Amino acid sequence: MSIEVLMTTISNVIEAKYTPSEIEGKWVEKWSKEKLYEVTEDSQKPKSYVLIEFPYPSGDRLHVGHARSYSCLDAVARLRRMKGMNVLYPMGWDAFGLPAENYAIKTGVHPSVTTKQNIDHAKKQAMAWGLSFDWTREVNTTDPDYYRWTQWIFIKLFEKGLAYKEEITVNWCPSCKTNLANEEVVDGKCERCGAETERRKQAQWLLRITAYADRLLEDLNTVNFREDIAAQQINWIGKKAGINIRYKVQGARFKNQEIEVFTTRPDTNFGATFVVLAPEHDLVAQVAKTSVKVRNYVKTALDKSERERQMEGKKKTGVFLGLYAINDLTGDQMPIYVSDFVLSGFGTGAVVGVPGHDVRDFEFAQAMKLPIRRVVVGNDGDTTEITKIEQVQEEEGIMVNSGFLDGLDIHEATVRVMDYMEEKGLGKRASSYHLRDWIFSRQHYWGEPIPMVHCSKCGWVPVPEEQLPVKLPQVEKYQPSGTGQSPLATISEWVNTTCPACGGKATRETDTMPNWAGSSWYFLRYCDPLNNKVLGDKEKLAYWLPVDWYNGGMEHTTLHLLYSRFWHKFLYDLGIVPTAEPYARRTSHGVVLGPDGKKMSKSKGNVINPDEVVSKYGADTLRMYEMFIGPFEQSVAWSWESVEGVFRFMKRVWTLITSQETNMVTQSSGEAVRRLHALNKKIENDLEGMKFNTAVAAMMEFLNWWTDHKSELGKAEIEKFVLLLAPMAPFISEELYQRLRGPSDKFSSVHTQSWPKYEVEFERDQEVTMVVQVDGRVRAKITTKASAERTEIEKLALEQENVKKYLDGKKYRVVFVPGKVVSFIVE
RNA sequence: GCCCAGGUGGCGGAAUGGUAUACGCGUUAGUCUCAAAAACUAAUGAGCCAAAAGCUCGUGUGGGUUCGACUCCCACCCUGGGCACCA
Repeated sequence: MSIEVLMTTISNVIEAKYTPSEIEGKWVEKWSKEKLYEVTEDSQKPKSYVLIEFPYPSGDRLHVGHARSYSCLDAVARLRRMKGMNVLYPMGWDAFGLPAENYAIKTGVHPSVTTKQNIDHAKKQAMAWGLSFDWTREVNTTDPDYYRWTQWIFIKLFEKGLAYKEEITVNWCPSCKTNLANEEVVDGKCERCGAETERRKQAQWLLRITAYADRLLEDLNTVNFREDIAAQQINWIGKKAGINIRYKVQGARFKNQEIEVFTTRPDTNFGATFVVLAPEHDLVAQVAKTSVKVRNYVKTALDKSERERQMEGKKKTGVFLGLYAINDLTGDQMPIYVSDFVLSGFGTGAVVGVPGHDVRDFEFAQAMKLPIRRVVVGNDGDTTEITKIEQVQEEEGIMVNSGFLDGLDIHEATVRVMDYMEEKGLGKRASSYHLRDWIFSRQHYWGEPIPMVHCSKCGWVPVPEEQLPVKLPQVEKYQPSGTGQSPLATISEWVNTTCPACGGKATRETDTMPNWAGSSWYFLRYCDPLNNKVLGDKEKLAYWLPVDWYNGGMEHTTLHLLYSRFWHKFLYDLGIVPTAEPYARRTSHGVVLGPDGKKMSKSKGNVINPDEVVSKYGADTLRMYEMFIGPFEQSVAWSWESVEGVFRFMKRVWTLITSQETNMVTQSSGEAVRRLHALNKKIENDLEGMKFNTAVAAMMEFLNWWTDHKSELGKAEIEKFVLLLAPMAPFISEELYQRLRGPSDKFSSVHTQSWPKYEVEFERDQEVTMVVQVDGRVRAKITTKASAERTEIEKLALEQENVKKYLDGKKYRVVFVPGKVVSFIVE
């Protein structure tokens, strides 16, 4: 033992100093032994399902960002438990993923080994932080007993026609050697490794999430998501209402064909002068057979990576196909082009060009020297020929040169022309979506095997339910082959199997599922984690669902959140889950930035290790600091000085409550009772309202008052103060509570006590400071009872010197706001 | 370009129509100490003033509504996040 440690130990004994390391560990063990946070269905109690996003157990351990959201929601879970609710606050591991696989590629250590080590460590961290998880419900997505059901859901999707395999152009990451979902490509680069993605044609499994687009959109109205989360989902689904218009094609070999275009602006159709098709369009392929020019253009366009397309900017290129489409409104022949600015995945992959009223069409018309017609006059009143891009009238205006639409506002005209087209059979109202089907195949080892078998006679056949799970086999090399096949393809004894349908020779699917699979339904498994008959018992699911409060990162808004809503709705349709939506309320936390205000990263050297905070200041300080750091939904920079501030608070609480002087007080003053009452209400409202920072501030404020009025708080009120502290700082409050209670045979934790109730009558007796204003300026302050009469208060206000001075015999009128202000307005 | 969030002391922030700057940090002074640290006490938006009292100004900018605006309305500027050749 060093001298320093010895000195500290001695002084602790003498002064009974606050030493978190001496109290926290012992309570973790005690709570676990007492099964304090274990929960079962109880129809007598109102349930509350509080959920945080389960982490990926990485080698970097849980970081201060995890600590922030887990601590805050833990305070909510603890508060609700004390309020008598049956609270489910579970934890698990989203453990399939690249880091473990990459580590395996480098070292040959099986990912399950690394994963287990990481989970063990992270679990120790979570326990040390005093998080009240029910560990008997822990789930792990890489556990075959878990992914058996992930595979089972996939088979159900397949059976309902919502999973299908198709040759598509995919985003290929040459570094990760796998394809990526559209959502995983950011700025033409791989979201994970940053390598530029390439385009490849490959057969892939897709999930038909687009079949649920409308419901995913509409049901947002039935849940309480933070507004920007809902807005982002709406944007991502990107529903646009319009019309599909059919045009007859004119040209030697294509006489009987038609082209269908999607547009949201059929009102401008009298101004249409050309049609443009995406390079992937069928008609383009037909023309390409005989036209070298078209063939070359299509080839170049399809070879371009996402990145190259962006580099080229918005410069318009294209080739005339030598064909025309007939505009039924005008009888005009419109030349048909192919151009890569038209996307095959949106609408019908074909657009009608109205260069006067769409900037992209204008640019294309200029590049191809096509005619430009004005059919709308905007608010600027400009009726001249459109020759400059600034003149393109898109947003509003009145129809001109448009036959029966002339004189109508564009919005009325849109409805009128759609009715007309539908009546004449020229088109049909339709919607188009930004949302695409979910590319579900990955060529990695460390993921759930897709439980499908391919038979040359029967096609794709699902593995029979009783043979699930299809376990991940051992491989020699974890490295993806690079040919577009996962490492599983090299194990011929695993790949070669028999067809479950006909018994003939067949091969297994060797692709695995993406990361998002296991996390799309984990919250269901928490309700019944050990069930080996079904994914979850119906009654248990009915008891716990929906999740009452789900908190997670903003980065999961368009991926995980949408995917899991989709799976949940699918399971709802199968009658497996009781609710159409999984999450009743969704919030998200801000990122904890480094002390320099930048995102934490190893390369910047600004990473804060939560374990270091715990060993230096204790878990209670870590928790309360992370609550106090700033508004929960906002990103905030780490500040060691503020950690010190919170630690000072903990020390002051400790010293005050353990001191002899404080414990001599037998009777609380009225003011103390009233203040504590107000605090009680504030903590409850702030925690439920996600205002963790002001909840901590209120505790501090009360402590400041108490420090100045040490003789005013008796034992009952001190105990109440400790109860109010318990959800936020579980360790110190347990320790102090037990000390206040004194020795007892039967252990009764502070965390199983009832939350104090606040009563309205306290508010009536409350003293309030009212402001006296003259002409809107504060001239005096008076203190009265909240229940005082208006006339009495006004009289008091008029007696104030500084008020008299300004009124001075003048005529005035009075505005009176009870409890707040008396305002004199000189006439 | 479109959608969302935000702009308040030296710093993190509080206040959603009624005392702007709660709470924390920092700074200054003091107590304790041989000294320092810790702890405790006090002060701390700016200006006028020796000081106090008092007055004036002050929440990104410019207008408006109101007895009264950080808060509501209109226009604009800036920062962060999301989407983006989506017809």
